[in-house]
Amino acid sequence: MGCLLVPARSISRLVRKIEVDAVFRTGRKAVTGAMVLFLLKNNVQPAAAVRYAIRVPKKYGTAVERNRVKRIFREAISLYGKSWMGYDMVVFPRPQVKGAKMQDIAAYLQEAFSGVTGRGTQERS
RNA sequence: GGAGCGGGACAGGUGGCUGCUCCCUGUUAAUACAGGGGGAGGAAAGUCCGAGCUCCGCAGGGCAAGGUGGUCGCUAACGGCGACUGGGGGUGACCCUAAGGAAAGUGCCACAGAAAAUAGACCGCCUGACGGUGUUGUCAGGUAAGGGUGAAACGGCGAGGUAAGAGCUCACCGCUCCGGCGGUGACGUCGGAGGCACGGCAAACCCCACCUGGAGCAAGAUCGAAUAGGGGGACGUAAAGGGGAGUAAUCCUCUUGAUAGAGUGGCCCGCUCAAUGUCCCCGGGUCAGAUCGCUAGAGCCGUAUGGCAACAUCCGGUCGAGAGAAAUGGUCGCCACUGGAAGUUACCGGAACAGAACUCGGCUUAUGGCCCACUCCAGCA
RNA sequence: GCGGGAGUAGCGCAGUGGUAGCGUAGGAGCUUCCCAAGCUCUUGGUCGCGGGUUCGAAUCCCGUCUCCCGCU
Repeated sequence: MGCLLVPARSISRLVRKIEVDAVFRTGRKAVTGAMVLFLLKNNVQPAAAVRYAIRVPKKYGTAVERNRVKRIFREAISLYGKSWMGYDMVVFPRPQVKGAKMQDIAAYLQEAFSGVTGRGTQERS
């Protein structure tokens, strides 16, 4: 990277375990009925990028249900993710969101996101 | 109509808009973009078996360990499948069956009961002797028919026979042995003889027959960057010994003693290794590096032939996912199915089990409605 | 992907073919001025579930479910 003419994708996955753990340790946390959300300001190039990871524990349900919830969250982030650029996020869906539609999930995400950013800027250590 | 039994195919369809991944074509230095095409299952699941493939290795002979167990076939193979036999269950369609050996040996059979396996005799029955004279007691002997216990009692039932009884004798049944016939065979059937001997458990140890080298695609192969191309120690030709059974592992016993090179992933024989060896300790073991393996295969569909069938063969057609923290989606309509519901419309819902990870053959489990054949019961004609 | 283990009373465990037990917890009583401790009595079980072998299964065999652990 480093070539300014080539914009990286504005929405990408958080893949590396170190980066996910960094969001865990130092990010801010929001708990709603639908999910647990961790947020951390990133400093990747370009500045307006969002990176995300979705973690679904095995206790959530069968492989079909886990795949399903990941797809719906991924779709919601790719459609509405431009409104929370500049953050790394890690999402834990909770079992209450089984059967929800994509629009509901997007609304839940927006609610959780504003719950974090509206509450001040103190970082956890 | 109800209940049941066996089998088969399927796994909602279709159209906008918009994503993901792989392949092909075109433009392009590359990134990228455009067009076209493919994109979960009958169980993808559990990982219970069997194979292919790969590496380690050499697998040769045995011991041990594990598995399988009616017969004949099918299959690459199997603990799978088909047909048949024996046994069991069901009124029936049909279903279940680890179904070799108990006279090779060892072990177990609680409680109850006299006795639980070289038979034996509690209550009884019968005969004789003695005491007593009504009813019986003791001793000696003969019995195993009857009683009672138990899951199971040393053939069953009936008749003859007898003091009472008894395969003691006879008929039938069972059992064992012999022979004939049918069948490739398991086995069936017929005849004769014996005169009852041989209780059950082998999903108890075991015996017999057959099978099994180990690990697994995170196998393994190639390439790159970075780092290191290391340090220390042990082993040094092979080693416990004697006696008995055995080729040996192994078992029994005595003594010394604290060790015996490594591999053959339990052990022995055998085999391989002479330092560029083997083992141990410290250090290192990172970039979730890239590519291949990676999907055309014991493949699928159709016809014909052989076979009761499983299946096999000929011919023709066909290509149907290949990701990498892991794609195969999201959303909005319409039409079918179905519930609220009792009639149409409108409205609100529901729509099973479940997600590929090297690939096949099975088994098992989960699960939705549909179709076909058959059985039993009830009603009507 | 591969391998191992467990499931028995509310809890922790024993029981390897023959009436399912121990500790603790619960209940009642004794003791004490009262409590604790102690003593006596007592309640409580589909032995995870479904089949099979056996006269008889928590135990043996097969299938299945849940939980835990290890290797790479």
